[in-house]
Amino acid sequence: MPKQKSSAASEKKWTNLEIADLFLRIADILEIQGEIVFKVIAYRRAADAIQHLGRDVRDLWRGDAKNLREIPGIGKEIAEKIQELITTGKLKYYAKISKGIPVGIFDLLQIPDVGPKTVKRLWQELKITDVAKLEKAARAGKLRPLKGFGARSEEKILAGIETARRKKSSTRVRLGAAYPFAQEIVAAMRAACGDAIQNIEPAGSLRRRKATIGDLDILVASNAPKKILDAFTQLPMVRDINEKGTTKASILAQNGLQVDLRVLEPSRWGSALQYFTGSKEHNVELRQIALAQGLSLSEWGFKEIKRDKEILTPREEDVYEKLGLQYVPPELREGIGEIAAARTKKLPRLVELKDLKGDLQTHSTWSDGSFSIEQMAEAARARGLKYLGVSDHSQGLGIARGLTPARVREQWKEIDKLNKRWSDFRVLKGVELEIRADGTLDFPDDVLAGFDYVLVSTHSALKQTREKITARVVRALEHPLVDIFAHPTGRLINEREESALDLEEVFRVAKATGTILEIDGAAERLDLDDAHARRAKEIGVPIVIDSDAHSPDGMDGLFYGVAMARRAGLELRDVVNCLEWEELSKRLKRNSK
DNA sequence: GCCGTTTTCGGCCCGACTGTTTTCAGTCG
Repeated sequence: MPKQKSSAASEKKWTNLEIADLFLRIADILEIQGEIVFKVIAYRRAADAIQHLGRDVRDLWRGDAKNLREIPGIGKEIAEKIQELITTGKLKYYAKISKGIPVGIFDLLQIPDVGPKTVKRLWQELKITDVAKLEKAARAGKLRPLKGFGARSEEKILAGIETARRKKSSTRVRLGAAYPFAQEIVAAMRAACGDAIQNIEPAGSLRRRKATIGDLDILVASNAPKKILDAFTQLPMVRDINEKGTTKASILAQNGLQVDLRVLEPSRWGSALQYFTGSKEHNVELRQIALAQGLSLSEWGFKEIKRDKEILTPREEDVYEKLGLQYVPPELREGIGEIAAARTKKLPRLVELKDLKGDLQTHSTWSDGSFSIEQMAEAARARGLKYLGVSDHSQGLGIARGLTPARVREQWKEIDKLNKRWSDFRVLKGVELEIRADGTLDFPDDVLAGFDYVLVSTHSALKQTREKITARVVRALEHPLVDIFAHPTGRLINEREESALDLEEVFRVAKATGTILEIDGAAERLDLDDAHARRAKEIGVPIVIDSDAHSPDGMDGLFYGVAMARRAGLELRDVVNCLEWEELSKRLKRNSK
């Protein structure tokens, strides 16, 4: 949580994430104080916008608060507050409104079913200012005298406290884990309900393919809602039932994920799928457009407000069509300008998995992979790829059994031999070359020249300062035999933060030198992420989508990598491995003169 | 606090579920 630093640290450089956190905190305070909800929403919207900016807010600011107002959701007031944070490191407004608010109050808001109104009453009527006090009071039956509270409320709050504690210790689930789990639930529901299910699909942030998922939303079209909900709450993966009504139920799964399921009549499928896919921001914008046309839009469908007449939309496409919009692919529905683009029919034609012709980051038993080059190649062929780049680690990464130049030459012999086998498929000689801590490369130039392509990355000294790691990477990217920079930020989802690398500078250098940047689709990486990849496209940096597979199954990474690319608005022409190898090869820095 | 194919003022999305209620408030998504 954000903390205002003392004057000694007033030069503190606020990151986007920290600024966003501070605005969320402000929104919480305003909400507890009973400020009009729209002001609260404005701060949350601003926080969200800053968090998903994809570049340092300072780069946009450039010394003038007005520049910040280009960001949708940021107006005069908030722009000036951001400027104050950048220039002074502090925010007077926050100091003012947070005065006298016990810090424990914010933890109370994390408890399910405890919202701002409840928090305010607990605080003012019972002097409860933190979770420990609330737990004690609930156990002692001291909440029930409050108007609107009863014994059940106390139980619910105690259960909520437990849930909040569990949630705090766990984190959002990676797309790479949530996606297969959702498929598992869908299969189990189909098995249990058979023909009663007309349609079933995971919606929510999973359908939008966010890198991490908070909970699962599953949508079912059926005329037998009771049967569906009964089956759902009895699935083997259910640990607890949170709620169960006539159209929806919510469960906690054994793996800790919350799963919500909604049932609707098939005639309402389109509006329901649209609604439950979100995002909330996207939906709010759609409803505003509907209102302007005299229509009310909900998960149940459209309603003509004047005549109170329902208009149903069986297909999701119908919803957008009715509003005069181009169909917006789920991955773009984040309320960050896609609706304006859909109005003018200017949405990008997003890259698809089937557009990929090859994979340029994979590993074999030569370094830390678990399968032979032959096995990996056959797996790639089975997935319809035309080429597979084998990019085992270089010697500097000892832990991954990195290759010496001598072993590299042996590996080349094996690849040459394998390549005699196919006329429609090719194994490429690649390498994942260490950029050492001092910016030098792990192989001499004469070795680098022998590869079909060279991919560089950092695995050590990831905690270097921004200046140091940026200079180190830039030096590598300027090397004429370096073609691709892999998993640029080095983040591991839920495990390791991004390095301090100045991506804006890296994008600039990549564009200037013709170096390709990677979207690494490995479940734990997804690096570049969607926001960074979007920015890279804006600058004009070529992108490659790789799986970073260490096994045939690992090639699923291409699917997740494409997901990030689609969220970034990337098209076929932005992604170099949509090219046949002959074409791609000509574009490589080493081959272009 | 933000924003503008009705608006620089006056709007700002809509509905389900729960618990404690005899008609609704709070919370959530």
